[in-house]
Amino acid sequence: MSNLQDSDPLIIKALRGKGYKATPQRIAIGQFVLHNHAHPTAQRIYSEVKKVYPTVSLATIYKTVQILKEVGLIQEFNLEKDQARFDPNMEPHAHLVCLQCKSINDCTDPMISEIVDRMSNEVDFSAGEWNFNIFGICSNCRRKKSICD
Amino acid sequence: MSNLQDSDPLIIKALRGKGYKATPQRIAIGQFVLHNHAHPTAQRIYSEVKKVYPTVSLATIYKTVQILKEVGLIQEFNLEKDQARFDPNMEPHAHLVCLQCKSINDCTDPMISEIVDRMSNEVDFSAGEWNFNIFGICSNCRRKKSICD
DNA sequence: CTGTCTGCAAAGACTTTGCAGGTTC
DNA sequence: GAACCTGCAAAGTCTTTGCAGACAG
Repeated sequence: MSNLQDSDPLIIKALRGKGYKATPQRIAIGQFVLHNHAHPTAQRIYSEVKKVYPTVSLATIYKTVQILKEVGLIQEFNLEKDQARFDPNMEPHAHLVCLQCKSINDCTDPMISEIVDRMSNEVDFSAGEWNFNIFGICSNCRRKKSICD
Repeated sequence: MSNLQDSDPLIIKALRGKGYKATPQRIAIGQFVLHNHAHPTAQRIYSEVKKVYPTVSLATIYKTVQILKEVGLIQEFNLEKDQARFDPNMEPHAHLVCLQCKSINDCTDPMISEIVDRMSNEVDFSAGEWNFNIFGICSNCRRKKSICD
């Protein structure tokens, strides 16, 4: 991953644009999350960033992801009640969550916003953001399973 | 609500059907959640059941909602990361969440399962349950707001 | 009467907060 | 140099667990 630093200017610009300082820790955390589409938890970000920044603390991870949300670089969502997850994909999308391997894949379909609009109109609701999490078994896991049967 | 007790036989049957004892606390908790479509949190269930059962404990609420889920009477879902919510509506449905008054309304549309199927087919995913939470402003709140403007 | 359940208190998991020393701009 | 940030430790919130006395079947 020699191009990890490519996102530095973007992160620095986003931070400074809202008056936040571009510290090495924030950049490292931003880099990791922006390049990670596995929807990491705070713990996971901490473990990974620690490899580069051994002194980083979990408190800094939590403070930083809030800032990265605020400057519009990442989104937060919850699958389980006890753990927040972070997502660099800022486009509206659903999540396909494999109950077996725990993988989470993004999935988009223009129909989703159509349905949101239709349901909202029915009850005169002004819809904004939405979360759409679909639980099941991914193709990899089903393939493995059928071999074992 | 003179017909609250009407659901007793249903709750008792569901509990005993899976080998659970039908205690007064469980019936009271089941009654409250089955008749409450405001998607209460554990705390809310606790506060309400306490009015009828002053000695009930939060631990019993938590243990009981897990059992009610297991016997198929209620569902659990999460809007915010820090609080579970419980729902007696066992049909697949979306939630319209008002960011102003915090109300949560159920909403169904047959198209949703069509989209779930379509997205699943595209990536060979076996979809099961899903959560669809849509955030926005409900009609009541928008009406109030436009009066104030 | 036996196995299960309740309610208390303590523990557990994740997240937030307060603050002294260090860093950014 | 001033304001902000980091990392530690402590606190906070929701939820789970362990256990002695109580209850359902």
